[in-house]
Amino acid sequence: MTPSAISHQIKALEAFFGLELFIRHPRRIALTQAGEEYSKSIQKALLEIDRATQKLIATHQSGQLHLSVAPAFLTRWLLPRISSFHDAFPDIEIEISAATGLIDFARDETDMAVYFGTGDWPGIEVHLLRHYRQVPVCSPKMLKKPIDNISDLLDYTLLHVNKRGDEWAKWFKQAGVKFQETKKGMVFSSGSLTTAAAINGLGFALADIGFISEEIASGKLMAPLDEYLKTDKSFYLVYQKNRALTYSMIAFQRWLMDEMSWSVKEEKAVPKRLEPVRIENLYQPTAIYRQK
Amino acid sequence: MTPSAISHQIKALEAFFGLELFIRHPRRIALTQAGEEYSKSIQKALLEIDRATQKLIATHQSGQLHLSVAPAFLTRWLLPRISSFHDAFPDIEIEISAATGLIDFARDETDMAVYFGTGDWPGIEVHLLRHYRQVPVCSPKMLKKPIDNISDLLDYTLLHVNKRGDEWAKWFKQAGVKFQETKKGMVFSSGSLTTAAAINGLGFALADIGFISEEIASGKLMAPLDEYLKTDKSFYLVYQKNRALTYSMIAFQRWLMDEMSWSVKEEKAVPKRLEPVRIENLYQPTAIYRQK
DNA sequence: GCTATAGTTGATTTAAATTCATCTGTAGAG
DNA sequence: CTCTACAGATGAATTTAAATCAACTATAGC
Repeated sequence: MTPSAISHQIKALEAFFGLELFIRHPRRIALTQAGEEYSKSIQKALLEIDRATQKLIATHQSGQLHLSVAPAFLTRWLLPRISSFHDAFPDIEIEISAATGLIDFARDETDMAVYFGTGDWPGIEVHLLRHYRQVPVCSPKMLKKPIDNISDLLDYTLLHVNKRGDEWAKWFKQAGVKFQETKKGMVFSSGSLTTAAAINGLGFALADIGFISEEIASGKLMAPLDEYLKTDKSFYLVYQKNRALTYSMIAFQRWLMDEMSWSVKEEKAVPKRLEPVRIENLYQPTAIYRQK
Repeated sequence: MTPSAISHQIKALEAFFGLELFIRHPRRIALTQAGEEYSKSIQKALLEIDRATQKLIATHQSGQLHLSVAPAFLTRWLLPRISSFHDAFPDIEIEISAATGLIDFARDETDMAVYFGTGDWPGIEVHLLRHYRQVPVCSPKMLKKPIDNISDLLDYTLLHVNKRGDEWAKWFKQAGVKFQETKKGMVFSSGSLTTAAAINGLGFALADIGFISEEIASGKLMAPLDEYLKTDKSFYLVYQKNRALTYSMIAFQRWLMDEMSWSVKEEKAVPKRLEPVRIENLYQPTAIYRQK
């Protein structure tokens, strides 16, 4: 809402009435007598509409929250942290379902969803949570000697995800190292399986840095290199456009965004130190949901 | 405002609140409890806005009416009839100016204008008054013998308007008669001069049928042929878009439209009978301005 | 006499509202 | 019991309104 928009609207209103609602002084404007009176009546009426709207929103606030979350995000990020939200808002009843497809918010009960993709979904409200960035991880037990430079990786088995066969090639290309797979790689059907394989010392997997903080903290995995694959996909919080947000939705959005900002800071420290800071120690609820 | 538009708006509002405002029955809809309550509050507020708006419009109703009218329309059509308007609305103070150019309604005092042209003026409210249609006219004294068919015209001098040299050619083309001017024509600088020349027996002029009813009634002119030149230009009543019409503007518009419809009916009878009916005898004020 | 800023303006872009064409289901007629 | 006509819904396309952008004006305060 720019000053220009307001100026245009005032001008149109004055043209409609054929009279001046404002007196133009060089660097300020003041209401005319007519404008003053009209403003008072209109404000009263708008307040009435606002009250009725607020009331209607408030009366059907159920304290329920229906979420639909991308599976990987749900199991690796949200579930480990959701108790923090539940502690902050014990009166909000959460119902979470895992889903990969798009939600038809007009028909579905779902209030909010976490999507994974490029963010180009028309007709819905989209908020970026975090980029999906991959880093090579392995079991510390597997390393024969420290990884000093990127080409050292080629001495190990690389774990691939079926249908995402070019991820390693992209990663090497971005790292500026010629990729010529020497050892025969292994292929799995999902990202969670390659990660599991890496934990079991089968080789290097590409894992999203935010999804393995626990394994790194417990020493099951390590990320010896500080080189991310910047994918064009990300995780997004989405919900129906132009809908009145319930108290529960506002609370969840704020909590999620806040939690995410800490989570992202934490990730940035991971690759070098290999020791993620426990979330519990860092989390500070904002004023918005501290109150409850 | 189609039912479709309302359906879309209701749907959007329900999506905004996340609840149903209407119960859908097969062939009718009814408000829900929530919808009923909301509707009541909103209607009250809208009524408040409407009252304030009506009041603001009413309080600056001056009873003045500033008109800007195309010169030919003003002198040949409006002025002979304006007393009828003044009689019907004696408390409306009229100020008329003749002007050919476009009005900047945002800055000008002019409330309404009569434009002559093709009707493609963006950003203003445009109402067609009547098409500009030309018919050949001459002085009854000049005719040597009755005009039976179109080609008989070529025996007479044709009176042209400077800068509109192709009017006669267009007229003959539309009439389906090959146009080969035999006598040398005469050229004048405006339509009113060619009409004056025709009255004085100099030849045939092309005149708008609505502008010569008085001359035809008094026998100064006659229109022996029933063939109009359908031009792409017309007279339009125009005013600023999206402006609140004052009482005076509504009164004038209704009077003008009504007067015009009688005037047009009358014209259609002219070419054959050559005796226009007096306007005064036909005019019936509509309920809208009969009251005052 | 500068400089920064409130407000304006016209062109352009963006978003919202409306219409169009089509469909669905049933109430009421025959 | 079927058939027709109509209220309402729907998705795509169109039209209209609103917001932004970029550029400008005039002056208040330094």
